[in-house]
Amino acid sequence: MKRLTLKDVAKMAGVAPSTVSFVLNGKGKQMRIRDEVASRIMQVAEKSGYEPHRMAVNLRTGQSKTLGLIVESISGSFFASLAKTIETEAERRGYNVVYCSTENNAQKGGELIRMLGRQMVDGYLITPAPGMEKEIQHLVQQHKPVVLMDSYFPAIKTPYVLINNFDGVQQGMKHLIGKGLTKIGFVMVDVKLIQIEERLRGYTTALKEHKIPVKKKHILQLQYHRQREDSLNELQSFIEANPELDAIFFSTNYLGILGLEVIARMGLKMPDDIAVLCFDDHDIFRLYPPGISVIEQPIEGIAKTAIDLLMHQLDKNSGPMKKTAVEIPGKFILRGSA
Amino acid sequence: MKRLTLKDVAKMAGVAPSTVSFVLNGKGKQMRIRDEVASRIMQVAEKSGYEPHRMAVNLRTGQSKTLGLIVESISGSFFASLAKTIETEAERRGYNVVYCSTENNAQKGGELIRMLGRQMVDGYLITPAPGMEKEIQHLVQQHKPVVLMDSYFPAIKTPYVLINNFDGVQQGMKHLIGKGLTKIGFVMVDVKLIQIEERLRGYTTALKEHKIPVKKKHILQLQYHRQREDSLNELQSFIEANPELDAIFFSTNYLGILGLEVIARMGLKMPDDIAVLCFDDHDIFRLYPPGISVIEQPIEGIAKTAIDLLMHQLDKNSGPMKKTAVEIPGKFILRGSA
DNA sequence: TACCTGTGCTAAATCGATTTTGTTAAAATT
DNA sequence: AATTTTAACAAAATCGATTTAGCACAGGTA
Repeated sequence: MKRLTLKDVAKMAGVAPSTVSFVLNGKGKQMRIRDEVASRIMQVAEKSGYEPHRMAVNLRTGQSKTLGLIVESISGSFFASLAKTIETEAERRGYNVVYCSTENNAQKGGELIRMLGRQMVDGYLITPAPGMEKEIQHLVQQHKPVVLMDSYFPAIKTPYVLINNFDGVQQGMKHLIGKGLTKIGFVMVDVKLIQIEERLRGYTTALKEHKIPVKKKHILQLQYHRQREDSLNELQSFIEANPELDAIFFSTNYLGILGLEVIARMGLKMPDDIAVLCFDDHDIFRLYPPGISVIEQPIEGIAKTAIDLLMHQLDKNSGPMKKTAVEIPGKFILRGSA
Repeated sequence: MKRLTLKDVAKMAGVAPSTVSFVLNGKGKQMRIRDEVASRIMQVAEKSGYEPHRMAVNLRTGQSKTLGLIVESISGSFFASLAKTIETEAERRGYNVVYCSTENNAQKGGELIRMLGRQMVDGYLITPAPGMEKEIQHLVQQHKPVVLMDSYFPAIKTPYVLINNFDGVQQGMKHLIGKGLTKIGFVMVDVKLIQIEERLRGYTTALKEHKIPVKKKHILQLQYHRQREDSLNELQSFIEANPELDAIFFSTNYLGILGLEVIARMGLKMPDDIAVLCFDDHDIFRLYPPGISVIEQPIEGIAKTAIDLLMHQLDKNSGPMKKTAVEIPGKFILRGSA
């Protein structure tokens, strides 16, 4: 029971292999194959269940019809939703996706990109981590199609799509301030990523706009790579050192989860002892009493836009980009914690 | 800046392409290539950074060096851990992995398998869902390498690996009974899957062994496809209808999470009002106060064993399987809820 | 009549590897 | 000295498609 090849189909239809190829690839008209012959070929191909050999096509055309998706962590709901949407969108367009996670391993990013290169992906979808800038730059210089998601490097000229971080934080801050809360803490990580900076800018701007003084000691910058326990302790010290705080804004869901643990440990009650707001939703936040209010990322929108941008690059005959930088607004979800 | 081909390397080394191929594939000795020439070729290949063209290799050898991993849901921590381990293990062996999720779509399973077939994966790792039996049977009959994980179909003769469900539940039940709890409820879904039945058997057996009567009304079978809200209500009715219950055993983490929500809604306190135990861990269970005790799946062990079993099938020259059915014990993790 | 121009397809080159078969010179054997 | 073996590699076939170039024939034109 061997594989059915194009040659077999040709023999069955009584024509040359090239003719079959033309017809099956929709170039029948262009190659002046008679409709009669064309439809015969189609029928034969259909009922014999012929499927072209992927590898052969790839080898000949030089296109693998595969996209590489590189994310920080393959766990995590952000990736899950992202992957789901991207996979279905890609499939709709005849592409499939290979996933890779850097797993917060700074120098693993580069390896991954090279590995994908070896596997000849046609394009890259990347959520950039701090250590990957050089490798990404390299790809872009080689004119490989690349779209960044969730963050970007100002120095790299390639399309990106992400949530409007500034606006998202603003939405949340306005809610807090609207409830009369003014002593608002902000917890962030110390990595130099544009989205983190934007979130901080959202925080300070919102305060300033409402004439609330920005106090440095209300901003906690946790180190990125730390023992979980160390981070918890630092967070607890921060809250204890600022007993006047009536709300805390966590700038990532990872931080928010740490926050929940500390708040539980300290026996504080949300939202009365302290209101909590978090950037980026998480399964836990829906469930954890009294429900954690969040800024939800428009993941589906990000994924769809990213694929669009990537496909645009893959289409050689499509004009230049109109928009190369897309920001999609996030959605404020009110739950019990703020 | 074109791709470096084997021919280029050959030219640079002053030999024929075939010679290069032999050397790079470790067949130099066998083909009696002089060490001198071989090492020259190696050097050239090394410093020119030559990488063989995957598709060309695949076409020629007929092996895609790709495994297909089919899971129920690409979200979910089970998949996340599974995928991570499988990917690294596969990579270690020179394989890469494409993922697919059936997303609880009964008839999507078949399509997926066909889709992977088209892409010519060398082998399949599958967590079987109810609707996929026929397609899997088909694969096995075609002598495609297949390993099932997490569950299996008794009728299909292909290796599988999963947690020892019976024993896992027993561990949990013994703990509950050891604490003097005897009115223990059991919540399950009504799908006919072997692992669910095994868990139920663990429950009833544990009760019988301790001379505790098994009451039908203490067992709730939720319908698989239901609106989330409906399931919540049914669960709540179940608890209200059995106020004597002092513990509930949830047979999957999805059910456990629903349980948490209902218990919170009803204002019950764990573990005093009701003790809770769940099969299969989840991020939330670590965090959710007071911590939910669980039977943890040995996911890493499952993944590693599965890959081993699959690789064994892929090795044509390896003897027949010794063990084709593997059960790995789960681990009881005590937290605050029971 | 000799010369184009389309039509409708087929033959052959190509992609980049692997693998089988050939080739040549030196060494070994008869 | 003639023949066989062996070492050491080169040449060519192959995997299964796509694509370019080519070929035969009918009809139209100079």
